[in-house]
Amino acid sequence: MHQNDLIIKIKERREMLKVTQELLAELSGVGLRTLKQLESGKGNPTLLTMQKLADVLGLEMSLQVKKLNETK
Amino acid sequence: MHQNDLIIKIKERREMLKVTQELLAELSGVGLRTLKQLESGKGNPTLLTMQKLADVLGLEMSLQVKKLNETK
DNA sequence: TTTAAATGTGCGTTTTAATGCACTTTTATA
DNA sequence: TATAAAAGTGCATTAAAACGCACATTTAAA
Repeated sequence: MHQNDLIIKIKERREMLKVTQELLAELSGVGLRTLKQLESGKGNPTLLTMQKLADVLGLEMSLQVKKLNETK
Repeated sequence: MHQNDLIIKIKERREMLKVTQELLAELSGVGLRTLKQLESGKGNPTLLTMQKLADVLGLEMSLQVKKLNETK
């Protein structure tokens, strides 16, 4: 999963849950400006920022050994 | 997976592959100082830094919906 | 045990993430 | 379509990530 895909996942999950950026920002402790920036495709968040957002959204980050030639 | 766990996974994977910090730094384009800092448990890397390291190590980052009560 | 390789750390600099505020644009709904 | 809510953006500031260099510490091999 590419870096941007992770951010897209955050956005999709937030929308699926019908949560606004403002509420997610409040609940997660991430600044609203930061969240807006990320979701609009700009920036390179830190792990901590991602973790805070993921936590609130019921998502989990993981690192796994890549499978070879998956769908390739 | 907690934030630190991700970094631990990077370190474990590097060691399993018998790659030195110096070589991983070169191959990934991440500064050696940065890698040393991360692996010694300090710092809060950006997604881009994680991605660069994961790529070289054959690891993949992902965000998944958290399962409830897993082993809890 | 010696000694070289690998890893960890202090210091200083540059770049950039995180943030707030105010304003614009877009979206959705009454 | 008015208009209010939600999302996006410019500007400026602060904190911290990324980095190199030099040196200390630890680990592993001769």
